[in-house]
Amino acid sequence: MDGNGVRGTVFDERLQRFVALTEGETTALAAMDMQLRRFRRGALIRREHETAPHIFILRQGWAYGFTLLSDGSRQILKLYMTGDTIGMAGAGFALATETLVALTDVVVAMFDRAALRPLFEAHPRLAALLFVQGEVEKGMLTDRLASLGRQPARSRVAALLLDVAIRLRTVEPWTGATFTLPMTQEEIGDMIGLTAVHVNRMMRVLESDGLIARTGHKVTLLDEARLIVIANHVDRWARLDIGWLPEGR
Amino acid sequence: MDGNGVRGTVFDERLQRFVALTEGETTALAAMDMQLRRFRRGALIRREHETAPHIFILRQGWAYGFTLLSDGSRQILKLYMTGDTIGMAGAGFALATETLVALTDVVVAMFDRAALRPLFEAHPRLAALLFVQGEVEKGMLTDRLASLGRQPARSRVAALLLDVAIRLRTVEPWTGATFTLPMTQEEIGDMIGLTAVHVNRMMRVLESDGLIARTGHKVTLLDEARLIVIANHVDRWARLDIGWLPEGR
DNA sequence: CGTCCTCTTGACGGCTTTCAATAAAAGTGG
DNA sequence: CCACTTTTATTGAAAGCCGTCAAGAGGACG
Repeated sequence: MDGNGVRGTVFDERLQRFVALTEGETTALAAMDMQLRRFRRGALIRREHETAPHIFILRQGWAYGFTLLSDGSRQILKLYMTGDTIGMAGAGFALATETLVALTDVVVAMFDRAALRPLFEAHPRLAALLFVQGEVEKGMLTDRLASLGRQPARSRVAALLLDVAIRLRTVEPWTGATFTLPMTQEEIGDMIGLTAVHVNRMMRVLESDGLIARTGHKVTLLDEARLIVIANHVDRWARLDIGWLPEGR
Repeated sequence: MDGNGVRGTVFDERLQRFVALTEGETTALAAMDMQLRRFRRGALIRREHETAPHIFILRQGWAYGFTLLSDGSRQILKLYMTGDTIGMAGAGFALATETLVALTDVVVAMFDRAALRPLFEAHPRLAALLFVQGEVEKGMLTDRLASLGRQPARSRVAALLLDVAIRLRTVEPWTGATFTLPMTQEEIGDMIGLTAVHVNRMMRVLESDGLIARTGHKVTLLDEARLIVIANHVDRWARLDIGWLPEGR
């Protein structure tokens, strides 16, 4: 599935567009003890509050992480797609901060968080890349915060669809306006703070507004420019600037 | 204002409870070129989308960062208190991701993001601490996401009050149940996705429920245990575990 | 001492949820 | 591949939470 040997290893490959890894870095990444594991669609990968010594790289498929609230409702915290790093919170916490579920059949590579140590010690630029990756994720979280806090339901649905499409394009560059969204409307609702019923209504509104089309779980963005306005979308990746990084070793 | 020479320098001092910095680390931090700057209450510290080469340490006072949406509404992304790091997103982005405003009179220390480079190169454990700090902040953001997505207004207000009280205690350990919240109800609303009017109503509900008391901007948490339940609060700091860190140099 | 900002309260309206029922799709066992 | 079961999507009606609008009171600030 790749050409450069490290794609989807530890770093979002989008970051690798900005730096060419050295042989030393590539070797260090390749040397990490990765354990491959498969999960079926719907399978529970890890439960919240379990001990969480492992960090995952999603090699294939989709997954999501959620947290349960005391009233039984749940909030999906992040949607993971091929190449994403999962559970880096384990670098700071001993217990899992979210429950992980496979959205499609999935292949993950796991490594113990202790493997981060030699990386930080010998490869400052890789450490910095991990750090930057974290900052970008914080940016995406604050975008969602603004969406949940200040946007109406239709905008939130639009934002989710756009986000998925755009992220998908970095994984599968041939993705155009049409893609498959392997989530139920209930899961979409749990992601953007709505009920399944209202997600359904908003999708049909977007549809009748001529903004999207749907067939099963296939979605087509008919007017991406207008969706971007409605969703108040910002493309964080277009604004990356990591000129300060250390030299690669 | 401090005793150990590095407090409030680059790292959330809460992290420093878990590691004793070496002399080399302390020296490296002290050697950073920090520029002190003062702002008056209400002053604009930095505007969103401006070039943002600097990272700040809030040395004194409170501030917040917000983003404006296209409809003119705003979302406060984070509330900063003494000791907090501000604008670490600059490590990944050239342009500021939020507008910064001083909530009280404020003293900040600024340094260029380029100063991170020698830190990462020579002090892997400091790099790792920065990384962990970022992960903890991601955790706090996901907590707020769950709050905005899945909790009613009263719970969100309770969550904000609790969060402030608990964070304040790490800065001013003598803080008990009573503290001063230097925000208007409109700012509170912009933080938790409500209108000022509804914030007001919810505060009075909490008050008449015997959960809090208020006098001006002084708030007293009368029943913290019950507030924790209502807010679905988790104390992230109690669950820290950073046993994997590299040795200090 | 006047002006502006913030807090407070009531009435009303709208967006979203809840409840309920049916259709459509997906999964299961034979 | 079919019959059956379960999940998911869809739609309508009603209720509720929160927003909007408006007005007055209380404070902060110059």
